[in-house]
Amino acid sequence: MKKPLPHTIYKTLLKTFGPQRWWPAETPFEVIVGAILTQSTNWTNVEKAIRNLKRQKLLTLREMSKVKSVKLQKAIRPSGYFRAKAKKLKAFVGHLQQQHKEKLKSLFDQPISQLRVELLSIHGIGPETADSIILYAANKPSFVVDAYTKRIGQRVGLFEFTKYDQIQRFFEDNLPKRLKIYNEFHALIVKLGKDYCQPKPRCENCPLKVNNLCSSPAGQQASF
DNA sequence: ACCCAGGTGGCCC
DNA sequence: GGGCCACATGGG
Repeated sequence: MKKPLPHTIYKTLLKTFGPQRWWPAETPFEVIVGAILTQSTNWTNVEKAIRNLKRQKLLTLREMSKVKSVKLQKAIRPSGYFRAKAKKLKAFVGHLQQQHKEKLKSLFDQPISQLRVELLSIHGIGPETADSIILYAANKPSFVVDAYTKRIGQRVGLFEFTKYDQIQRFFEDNLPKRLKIYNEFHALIVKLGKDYCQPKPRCENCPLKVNNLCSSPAGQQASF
């Protein structure tokens, strides 16, 4: 089968599923909190945690900085890893307080590469969380790679490498560097992943299969 | 009773 | 640089 192009896949997904309008949040700060809370966790659990934070008026830089860790832990408990994640949230707001006078604008007003390095220096922020923050909170084009992106890309036959930076480079090199495309594409990949590309594949009605853009599971779906 | 979710950091070799 | 493991809740 011919190797599909990222942009072809993007157009197919957009036509099939329609615009996803990510990130589901009301403010940039809420995007950041959600990005940390959703690490290896179902989004519905994150929604419960976010609701708790809102009800307790903790979903602001100032309040999250002041609140006791144990109280923060209890609020975000439904999102799992609640002690680890409370520490990560504290690390982020602490960094912003000390380095940027609590101003997100100050953090975001710098080149993408510089911003990314700074985010990665904060405890609990790895490459995917950093890129999610850059893309969906700062609104700058940095392609997000998650577990679905890797799995789908490999099953479809787009690439075989596995390292985050390689996969990100692949998409950025093969797509117009546009905020709108990076934003929608990642959201569409998550939608496709949830519906059809779990560890146990459900390829029957997958739009990529229907449109002849995927060769899985023709014998290669064994391991990832 | 499993299996898994929009990862990351800390160890070990 | 790669391979494990802890971190934890809730839904299928």
